[in-house]
Amino acid sequence: MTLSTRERAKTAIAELNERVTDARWRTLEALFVAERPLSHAEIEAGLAAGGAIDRVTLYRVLDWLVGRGLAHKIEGHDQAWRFSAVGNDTHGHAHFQCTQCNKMYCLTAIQPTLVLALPPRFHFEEADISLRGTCADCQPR
Amino acid sequence: MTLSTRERAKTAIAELNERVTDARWRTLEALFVAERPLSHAEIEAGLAAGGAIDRVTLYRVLDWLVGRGLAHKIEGHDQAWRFSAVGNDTHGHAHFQCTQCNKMYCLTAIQPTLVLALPPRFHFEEADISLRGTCADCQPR
DNA sequence: GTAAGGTATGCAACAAGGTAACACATCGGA
DNA sequence: TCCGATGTGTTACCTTGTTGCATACCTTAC
Ligand SMILES: [Mn+2]
Ligand SMILES: [Mn+2]
Ligand SMILES: [Zn+2]
Ligand SMILES: [Zn+2]
Repeated sequence: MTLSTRERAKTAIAELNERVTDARWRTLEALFVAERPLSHAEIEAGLAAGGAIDRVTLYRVLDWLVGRGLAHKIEGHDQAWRFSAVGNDTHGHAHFQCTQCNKMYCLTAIQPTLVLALPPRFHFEEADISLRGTCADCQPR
Repeated sequence: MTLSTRERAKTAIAELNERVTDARWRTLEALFVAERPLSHAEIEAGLAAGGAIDRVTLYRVLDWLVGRGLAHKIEGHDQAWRFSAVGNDTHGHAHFQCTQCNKMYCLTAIQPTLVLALPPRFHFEEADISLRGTCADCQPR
């Protein structure tokens, strides 16, 4: 049988032997349900219906989820971070952000490989590939 | 004979038949002199010696330079834009930002080529490749 | 069950980057 | 020299994100 997103969220947290608080599972569920990486503001808006989570708590929960490996944190072109559930969004792909509506999308079709040279004594940690343009929703006609 | 960075800045603006104001040529000169993309704050600090330019004016001038094709605007991992003179920084390369000191560097050695597929009705405009790690200045020992 | 400690939350205040509104200055052409 | 367009300075504001601190909540030990 298949678990609800709610149960998936709760068990994902419980499996880490961490406290399954409302703020945590509700936030994680929001990311499971989302079909694209969401900003703090988008998540807050989405959660508002079932009772708002405090702004600061949400920032803290999001960072906690990232720290626990349950979520990814991706840069947006509008200077706001996006978050996605790790289940939905396995690392290694590029992201696309619409310059009209600012929505972000994962480009999972192709896994790009980068060939780059760093100057001496530079140490690599992470790389991001991000594209901009207009999304399907924002095309004229 | 070779022009001073000051003259280069002034003529670059004049060649566009635009007004060569102090704020403009001083800002552009600051970018010419810089050996890496600078944040608004870094530019402001650099200009302070020769008489401060108003914060808002500097934001406007930077966007103006970008709009005129004289500067590039690059995202930082610290939610602040970086600016570089187009003369110094021809497009098409990746950028590296140090997670310790937040300085940004251009990786001009290799010109990466991306192979990516967009979903239907998405329109591509621009792509960025950005790396993170620690720079030579920030290595232990 | 209760006490005690750690952990999570809420609230207020703050900081930084960036923008909007509007008045004033400056320029360049008629 | 006048006028309209463009550029600048000041203030006030917005958004994103953080810090400090008091309170609430669990969990475990007794
Ligand atoms: Mn993704
Ligand atoms: Mn560059
Ligand atoms: Zn769009
Ligand atoms: Zn560094």
